[in-house]
Amino acid sequence: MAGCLHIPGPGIELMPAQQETHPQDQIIRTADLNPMANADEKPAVNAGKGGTDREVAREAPSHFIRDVIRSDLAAGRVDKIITRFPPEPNGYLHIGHAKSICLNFGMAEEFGGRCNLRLDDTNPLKEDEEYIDAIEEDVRWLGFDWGGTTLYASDYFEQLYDWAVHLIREDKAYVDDLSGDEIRAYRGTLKSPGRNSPFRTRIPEENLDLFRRMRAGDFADGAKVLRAKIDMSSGNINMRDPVIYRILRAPHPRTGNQWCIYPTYDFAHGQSDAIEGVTHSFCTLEFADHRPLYDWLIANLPTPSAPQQTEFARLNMTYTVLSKRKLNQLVTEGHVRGWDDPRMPTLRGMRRRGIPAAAIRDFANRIGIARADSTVEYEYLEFCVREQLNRTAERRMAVLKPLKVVIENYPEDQEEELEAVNNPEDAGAGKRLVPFSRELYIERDDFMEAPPKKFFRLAPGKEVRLRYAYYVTCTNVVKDAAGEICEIHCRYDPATRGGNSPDGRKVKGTIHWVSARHAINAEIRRFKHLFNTENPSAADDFLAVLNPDSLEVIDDAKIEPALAAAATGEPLQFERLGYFCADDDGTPGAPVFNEIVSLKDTWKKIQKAG
RNA sequence: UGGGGUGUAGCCAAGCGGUAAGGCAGCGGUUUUUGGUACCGCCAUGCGCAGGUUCGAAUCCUGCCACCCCAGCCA
Repeated sequence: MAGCLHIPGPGIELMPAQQETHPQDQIIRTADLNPMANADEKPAVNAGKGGTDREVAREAPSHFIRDVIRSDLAAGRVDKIITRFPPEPNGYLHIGHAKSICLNFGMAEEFGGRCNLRLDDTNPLKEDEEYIDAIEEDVRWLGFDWGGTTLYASDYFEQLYDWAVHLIREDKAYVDDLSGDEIRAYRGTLKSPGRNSPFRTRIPEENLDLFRRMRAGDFADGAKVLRAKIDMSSGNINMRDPVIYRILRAPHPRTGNQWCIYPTYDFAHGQSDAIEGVTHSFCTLEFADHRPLYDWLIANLPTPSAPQQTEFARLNMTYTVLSKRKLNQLVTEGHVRGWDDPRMPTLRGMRRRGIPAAAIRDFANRIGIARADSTVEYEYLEFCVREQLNRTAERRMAVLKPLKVVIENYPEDQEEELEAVNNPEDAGAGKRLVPFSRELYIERDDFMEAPPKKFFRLAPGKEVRLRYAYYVTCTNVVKDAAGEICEIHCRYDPATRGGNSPDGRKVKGTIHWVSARHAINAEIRRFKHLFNTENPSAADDFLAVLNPDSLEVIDDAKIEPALAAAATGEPLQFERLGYFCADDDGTPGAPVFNEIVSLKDTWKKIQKAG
């Protein structure tokens, strides 16, 4: 029985240490099992990474998982590590998953091992094909490569069934006729032990027959389950005869109607790890209580290897939620525009927002791995995004809240093109020409009629530099009937072309601008936190704490002509404002830009303080 | 005395008996044609609390306290 595996393929040797610690009558060589194994093995991790994602080499922060791997390698318990990222295809990946993905793929890469992408598809009621493609796409986008073959727990259903039979034969599993409610009642409570099911003493022959008939479809959904026979009085509830198979008549995304019984997570996960030769099975803290069961199953089954489970704390972030249920609710109830809404903490949302994968990887590395519950400030992610984008994003000029400026002494019919640096952090990014003319737009915030002491932008009688262009001095302010400033007049100094004055006179402020005649009108979407409290999950109703102003749409922004060529998703810095990228919602004539993250704004801070 | 886990600065996090790394945030300054970037400096006599062991304790021992997870035929 133990040898009837159906997955062919040459591959790696079973580690000696694993053979020792895992005696069994018939050893199945990993070589016969591992569908990922190739004769010419090469590390598949990260093969797709690179391109424009420049990453700063940083000394790897020490963390306990790295220590575990190092010591296993040093002691010869393993000679090559294999990890896996095992999502259930029942939702879209988010920044919390990114932490796990970066850990699993990152460790494999760092130690010359391999990381599998395996979908834990053991519950057809909750899973859907649409998620499978999305998960693959998101992992790939994050920059990781699992060698092209996606693995599925459902690939192992036949083997898992055989192992269940093995347990029954050994009198370590039994078919239970108790109802769900009864099972719960018999399980006891957190503080009191459970009682044995009246069906616990069924003999193996009867269990075997019943289990075969469960598979054959002789019983209704829920009528019977298969349970591991462990200890109903254990302090660990997972060990109180856990259900390992249930009857479920639901079409499975991959196996269709082939099965009407499905293994539970506990019966599938560790064994799937073992089949794949996974050496280190990393999961989040809430599974720590399952580890004794994980180990019990590996110890009582003739698995080809004995993986080790290690838990770490999951990611929490301020001002957002990371639970599938809540995220799903935001989408289905229309609080956001979809799974890829730029405000969502999903990988698709972040991608659409323009956040580079490299920034997310950097973030995952910086926050570290530990066992203490923690909540990372959203600002930390923003720092990583700015850090990445400052080095890579080309600069452009755009005016979000336009104020018309007329340069009185600049001829009406004249225009010229001025040279602008694309990225001061990257000489290789080159230069571009920006059109200049008599009428411009500047940012409303860059003009004040009665400026405070430290305001060094434009004000009556004050001189500033128009970036890459000229020094201008404000001569007049034009107001409408309501007293609103609608236009300001300036005089420019022709000698300061390019932004330097031959007489060496200095100017304190430099502001950005767009030529009115050449400007393109654009829609700009700016984002704030989705929630207005740090910990929305702590609220009685997380929806009550939604930030109604998380999306701000500006429909009359003025952008420089070069921006017409911006590719969707390409991050650009709008000078002095922040990083933005074109959204697919835009059309050639009517571009739409998403704000990725603002630039740090010291002036705003000074204003607040003053 | 259910079981499992965790407490180091506002946040994340090293530290593993030899006298508290680093990053984020914050504060002060230098440079600057982005109030951006870069650079410099400051920021825990203190490691949940109380005892104990030791020449020496965040690290070892004892006892408390606080927080998180577990009673799905979810993962």
